[in-house]
Amino acid sequence: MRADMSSSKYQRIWDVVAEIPYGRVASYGQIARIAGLGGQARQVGYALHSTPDGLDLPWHRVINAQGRISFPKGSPSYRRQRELLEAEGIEFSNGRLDLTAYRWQPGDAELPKEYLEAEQNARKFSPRR
DNA sequence: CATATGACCTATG
DNA sequence: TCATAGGCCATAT
Repeated sequence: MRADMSSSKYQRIWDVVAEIPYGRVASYGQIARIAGLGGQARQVGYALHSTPDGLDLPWHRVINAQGRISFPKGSPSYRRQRELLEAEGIEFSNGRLDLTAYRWQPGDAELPKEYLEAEQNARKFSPRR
């Protein structure tokens, strides 16, 4: 929807984030891999930070690989993100949520099979470009 | 151009 | 569980 921002390098990242469904979460590294930026999890954080106004992304559904919110605990951003997630039925326990329970997996049909396996093994970066 | 920093990740001890 | 180290790369100074 929103044309003309296809010029941004972060377009693919935004596209992926936009697909995370209600009540589900994804990690930065996961987003990076799906967007074809294996190993560049940091860029996902940057992409979200520089999200243009008007682009209504479910940014709160992106958390780190430890199942924790990546903002400093107690910061306004931390609280906002946690509220949004809890409002979607996601429960926290000791500042952490259960990734095995809430992690989003893109539709099996549209995903290369090696992705799911990679998620299981998930111990190596995808080849870049 | 050289460093430092960051909404990160994995491996290892 | 925590700490350290190495990797990735766009931005800031």
